[in-house]
Formats: sequence, structure tokens, C-alpha cells
Amino acid sequence: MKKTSRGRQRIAMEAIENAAARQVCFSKRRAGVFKKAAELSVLCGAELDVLAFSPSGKPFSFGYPSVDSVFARFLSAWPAPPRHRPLAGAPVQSLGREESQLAELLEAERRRKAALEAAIFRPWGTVADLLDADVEALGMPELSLLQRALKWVRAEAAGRAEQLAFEALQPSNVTVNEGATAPNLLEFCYAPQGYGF
Amino acid sequence: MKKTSRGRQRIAMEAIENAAARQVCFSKRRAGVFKKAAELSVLCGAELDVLAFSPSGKPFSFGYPSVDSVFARFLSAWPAPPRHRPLAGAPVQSLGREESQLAELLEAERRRKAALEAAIFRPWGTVADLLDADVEALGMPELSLLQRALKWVRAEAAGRAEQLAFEALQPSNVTVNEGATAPNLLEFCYAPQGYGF
DNA sequence: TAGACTATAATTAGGTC
DNA sequence: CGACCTAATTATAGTCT
Repeated sequence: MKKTSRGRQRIAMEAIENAAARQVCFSKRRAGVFKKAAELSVLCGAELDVLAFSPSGKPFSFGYPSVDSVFARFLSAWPAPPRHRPLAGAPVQSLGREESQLAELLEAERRRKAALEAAIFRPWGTVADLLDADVEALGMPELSLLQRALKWVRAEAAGRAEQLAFEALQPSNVTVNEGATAPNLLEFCYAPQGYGF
Repeated sequence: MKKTSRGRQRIAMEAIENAAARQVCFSKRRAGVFKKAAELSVLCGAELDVLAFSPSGKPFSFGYPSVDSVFARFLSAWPAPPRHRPLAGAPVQSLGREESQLAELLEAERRRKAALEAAIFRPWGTVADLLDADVEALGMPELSLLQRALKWVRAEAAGRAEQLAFEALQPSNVTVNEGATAPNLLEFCYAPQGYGF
């Protein structure tokens, strides 16, 4: 009977050049990271998200209780949202203030009414005006990003009641995204040798 | 010489009741998850985020190349943004279409002009109208979340050029957030016994 | 809360299929 | 992309500082 394996070998902690080996390593280690994240959430009740892109660009995600809820909590807990200073010349005023109060948002919207109305006839200025940003600083990527964000927030709000009902029915309220659909975490919760779950 | 440790013990994969033990476990395992994430990014060049809340509610994050950039990429790559169906009665039409084109956003804004103008005099209806969501479904949490999202996207756009310049100067373009400021990843990249990095 | 320490449990690289 | 196999490597519970 000849030995069929050399067992685990040490590898250097540097970028793996071979594309195939890199992809295989990603698959295995992503599963490992997701499993560690799942254990952390179970043991400590900690809310967490893991978002990852494979070398080939496919998105994967893990979230407890859900990717959306953790991200939403992060948006509001984020110490100092983005660490960027504004571009020179970019007017950052109304939203730059830190009250975080709804009243401010409403006030800002009211003040932006004129800008919005004007923008109706200057299509490319609309979003920038709404955001109070310098038109020069906004390109297609940023604009489509904004659109995504708006859709996300809207759906987050609209779907809340339903999501709560949905989660009540799930054996696990953890969500995992394997790149296309949103399968269940259970496949990552396979029992490590001898574990009871 | 008497044994000074019982070594690693097996623990049940279930919520840790003792609050102190739970917090200690979180600290250790969070470091473990961050380290795994760092190795994954180094070995495979994979972009990824880890967002976590400790049992005490403190936010922690790991991101390569940065939390923001990965999240932005996720927003645009997300297969089917939120998996919620709309609440019964909530009109989800214009933004529900999937063109992802700016033209659509502008068109939607144009069509919403009347609603916005009316909303100026119905403060609590403003945001809901903008989002095309059912007013009933929006509460303070959703509204402040929207404000956060808008600020984030705007800053993301405004800060892009600067961020690129910033990252070019950094020894590592990985970001870690330990709850307050944004320290460097290096502290989690301490060499595992014998590793060369 | 954060480090050491250490023995042991769990992970995983590199095979093969 | 998986599953399986194997042994070497790595993570970590418990204890103490």
C-alpha cells in the first residue's frame, strides 16, 4: 500500500502566481473564513458580515443575522463615515454637518427644491445637486453607485416587515451568498470532526 | 516540572452564556478571522471585507483594499440587491427595472418631481415619495439610514481621486477599523510561527 | 481588555479522483 | 468546482500576568 498523500505542506505567505492554484486556494480558504465567521456568530452572538470577491470576480457573502442588517448597522455606527476629505472646490456643507437628524434631511431637501427643479432641465446636474456635490466630482460609476444605494435602502425599508416574518421561519437566520442566489449557511456549518452542530 | 496548561479544549458550538468569557472569545476569534481574511487577500489577491460587532456593540472592520471599495464593488455586483419582495401595496416600479442606467434614474427623478413638490408641504412623506416606498414602511431608522447612505455615496465619489493618491503612498492598502480609528492591518499580520511576513 | 504560554483540537496543502 | 485522504501546520481554551 503506497502513501497517497504528502500531508499538509507549508506555503509562503505571498501571492500565488499559478492562476488555477490561486482559485483553488481561494475556494478552500473562503470556506474556512465563512466557517470561522459562523462560529464567531454562534459562540458570541456577534453580528458580522464577510464580503469577498474571488480572483475571477465572483461575489460571495456571509452575514449574521443578514448581510443587509449588519451593513445597515455599520452605516449608522461608522465612527466617521468615509475618511476622505472633500476634493478642493467641492462644496460639502449641508450634509457635512453631523446632526444625523431627520429634521436636517428634510430641511436640506426643502432647500434643494430649487436646485432640483432647475436640474430637471439639466439632466446631468440632477444627482450632483441632490447630493450637494461638485458636478465635476461625479462620473458614471458614482452615479450608478448612487442608484444602487438608493435601491438598496428603499428595499431595506420596504422589506423589513417581510424579512422579519421570513427569518422567523428559517432554521438559521444567517445568510450566505454563493455568487448567484442566496443559499443557506448550513452548508458551511457542516460538523468539524465531532462537533455537535 | 508540573504541567502549566491543559492545552486547547473542545467547547460546544453554542452561545457562550458567561458574558466575560463571551467577550474574551470574541476578541481572540475576531483576530483569528481577520488574520484569515488577510491571508486570503495576500495569497489570492482577493478583495474582501469583514464587518463585525462585538457583544458589547463595538464595530470592527477589515477591508482589502479598503472597506469602502469592497462595499462599493458589492453594491454594483450584487446579483439581486435585496431579496425582499415589496410589501403589498408598495409601488415598486421605476427603480425596479434593471437597466442600471443613469438615464433611468434621471427619468425617475423627473417623474417624481410632482411628488417631491407636494412632499415639501408634507414633511414625513418626502423621503418615502423619493424612494417610491410605502409611507407606512418608513420609520426613523430607515430615514436616518438613507441619510447615511447618501452621505457615504457622496463622500465616496468626492474622495475618489484623493483616495487613489493616498493609497499610492501607503505601505499596505488594507484598512482595519478597531472600533474608533482606522489602524493598519499589520498588527494582524504578525508572523505565525515561522512565516516570512 | 490585552498579552504570554502551552498542550491539544482543528485546519488545510497537496495529492488523487 | 467538488469529495476524499493524510500529515504537518496553525488556532485556540484555559490559565496566569
